[in-house]
Amino acid sequence: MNDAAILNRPRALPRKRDADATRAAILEAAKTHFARSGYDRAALRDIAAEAGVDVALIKRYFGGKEALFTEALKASFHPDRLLGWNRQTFAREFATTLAGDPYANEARTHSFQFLLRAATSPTTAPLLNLAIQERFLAPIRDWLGGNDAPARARVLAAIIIGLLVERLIRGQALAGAERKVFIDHATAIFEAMVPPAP
Amino acid sequence: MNDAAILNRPRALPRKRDADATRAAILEAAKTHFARSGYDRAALRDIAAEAGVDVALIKRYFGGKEALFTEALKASFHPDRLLGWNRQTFAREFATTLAGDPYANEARTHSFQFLLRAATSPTTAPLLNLAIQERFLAPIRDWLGGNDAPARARVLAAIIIGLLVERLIRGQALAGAERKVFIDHATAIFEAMVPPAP
DNA sequence: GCAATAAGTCAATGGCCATGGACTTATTGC
DNA sequence: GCAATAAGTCCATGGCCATTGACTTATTGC
Repeated sequence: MNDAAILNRPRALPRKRDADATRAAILEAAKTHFARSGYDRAALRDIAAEAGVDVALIKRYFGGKEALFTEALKASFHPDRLLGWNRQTFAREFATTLAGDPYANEARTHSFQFLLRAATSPTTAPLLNLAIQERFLAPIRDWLGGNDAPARARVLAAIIIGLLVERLIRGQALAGAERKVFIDHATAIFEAMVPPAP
Repeated sequence: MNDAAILNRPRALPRKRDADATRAAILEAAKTHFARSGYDRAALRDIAAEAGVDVALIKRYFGGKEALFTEALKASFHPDRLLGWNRQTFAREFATTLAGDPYANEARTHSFQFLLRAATSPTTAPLLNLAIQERFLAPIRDWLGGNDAPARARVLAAIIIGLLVERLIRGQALAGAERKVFIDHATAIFEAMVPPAP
């Protein structure tokens, strides 16, 4: 599907035997695939192929598909990332990313997409609704700070989710004037939700 | 899975032969299943079983899984609801609704879940893209009016979707101060997106 | 009542995929 | 260098599912 990603993969010869490295490679490929395709449509074969290893190694290192998913989920969601947002530049940067291609591999939105897919997959949803509250809403709340942070975090989180979904539905980057207006509006809303001073 | 639904189904004996009725029964079952399980995990066998018919009839009446999905999507998406919005009161009214109980209106929640699942499945996203453009984005765009309506409609639609998702994840009505702040912020955002004069 | 047609059934097919175990090859300790 | 062990490969199996076409049964027009 994504040929470039596969071709660009650093596959130097038969590869040194290194358990940790291959495990990490599998995990990385899994993160990408699960985020892009969701649990059901992500095939272990493809994940293994992209990692440059045999499928059987997934079983060896992770046990099975579900276990791999769980692990990838944990690995792909670092609350730290949320905390790193720069109050000054965050609004426009994020708005610009959201106007772009949903399948561009941008680390920050990637993990959100992962969560979003997981949250709306019936297999994993029940577990995840709680996880979202804890790992998504809570960090945003802390990051925002202030008295009415809980409610503001809800609204901000909702807006982020909504824009992610819109981008997913859209399927491609915006362009021209539409892109500009979109970014301006989204930026304005983010700025309104995030007070500049901590 | 949902035994009650299957048992309660009005399956009166071998059933009279009635093309329209069975077609409708299949469509109804499809709506339920796609909403509950998403495109990938919904099995035509199960849908047929719940409708009390043979799987082959799905092919006869709809052509295939994707066509059935598209049809079910159209059937569970009524755009009329959008057009009645009052420019003056819309913002606060809608914000208040969004602060409330997601399950207050069973039918709407159900059809929204359908849409959401469709949006986040890579298979159906392209199909949904078209439907959304025509039935959701276009009406909002017309309703908004103005030069930059297309882009503004995107942002507004995204925010609405996001707030609906948030409500779904939240699972219950907000209360007290949190409710108040939530409504105020959401209202402000809506008002900023919707110019008061036509 | 009888053919014609539409409605509904059945069983087979083939694709896709996760899983699992038997097998081979490299590395590492000695 | 040589065994022992870990890393990696190959292939078979079985489950699940959409799709299909040939078959059977009810209805309807005459």
